[in-house]
Amino acid sequence: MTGMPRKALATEAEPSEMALESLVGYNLKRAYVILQNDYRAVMGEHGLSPRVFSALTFVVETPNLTQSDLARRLGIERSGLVAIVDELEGRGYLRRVAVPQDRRVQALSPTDAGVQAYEAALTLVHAHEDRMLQTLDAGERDQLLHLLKKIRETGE
Amino acid sequence: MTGMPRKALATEAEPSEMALESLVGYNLKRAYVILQNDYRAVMGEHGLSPRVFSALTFVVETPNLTQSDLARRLGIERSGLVAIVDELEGRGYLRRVAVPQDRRVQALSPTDAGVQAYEAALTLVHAHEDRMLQTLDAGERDQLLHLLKKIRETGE
DNA sequence: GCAGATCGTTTACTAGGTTAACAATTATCG
DNA sequence: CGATAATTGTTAACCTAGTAAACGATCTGC
Repeated sequence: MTGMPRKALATEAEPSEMALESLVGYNLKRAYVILQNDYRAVMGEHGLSPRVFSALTFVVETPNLTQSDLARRLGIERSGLVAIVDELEGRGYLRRVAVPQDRRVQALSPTDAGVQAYEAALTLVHAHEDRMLQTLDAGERDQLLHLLKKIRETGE
Repeated sequence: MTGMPRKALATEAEPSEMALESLVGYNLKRAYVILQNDYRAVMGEHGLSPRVFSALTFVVETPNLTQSDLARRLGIERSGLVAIVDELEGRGYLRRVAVPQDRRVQALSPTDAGVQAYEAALTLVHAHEDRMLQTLDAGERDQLLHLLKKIRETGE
């Protein structure tokens, strides 16, 4: 027998020498999971999920948005958006409004309750982000935002 | 007829004034989706998925890793790891090796084929990352990695 | 030697998408 | 004009990637 402790079957390698640790994709995913988990904790059991909050933001900030528009802006399929809009409509945060000029389309119009819910949620989201990014100073936060946008521009 | 194109029901707001665009979480998710899609395109139809590649990396780089160890390092549940290890074993990239000192445990040992597959995959991943991050110089890339790790440290 | 923890596993479930098809409607162009 | 193509919202079936709870087997600490 060696002098190795029984418990430690795996020799713990320095994180710095792990190939994964120098990959942006791996770190991006880990950071994304952390943020998402905290987001859900902050928004609570019956809070808006990330995608529903994003959709509500577009609806509130973009007058006369249609579902196809919204799906394109969110980067998802029209079919996938239906459940999201259903939820927002079910909560009374928006209405599907018939558009006489194009009867295929239903414009998405936020209700007063929707605008209120959006503003309340945004406050929570800001608090959540401030907490998750507390170890970053203002410059680092701007830089992070800038670098993520650069990746988005490359791929969208 | 007005001068407005009929198609544009939604007035396109400047992205800079959208509340979402200044949220790290939103940009992180969008960037994550872009990277993941390109990753899958690069690795091909029957290539290793991100999580399987991550698992294989740990198995190759960490001798005598157990499944519980691996799950902890990947930040997922033991139950979720089973399918990943099944796939790697099915591909012949690792073996579940009985450990006499603890018969609950099966150590994960990479095969020669597993090491080869890991190295081939890593080359593809590096090419993928270089392409996705082509608009970032070396300093920006390091900075991005550094900032993502800071978020990880806050939340892990 | 017994109570409690840990290991790998199965099962059932959830979130968040995708693709393919559909009827209704609108746009294009010979 | 009229035929053909494109677009819209929707449903249905499916996929990926995870979680939570329970299980028998095994190990650890007192």
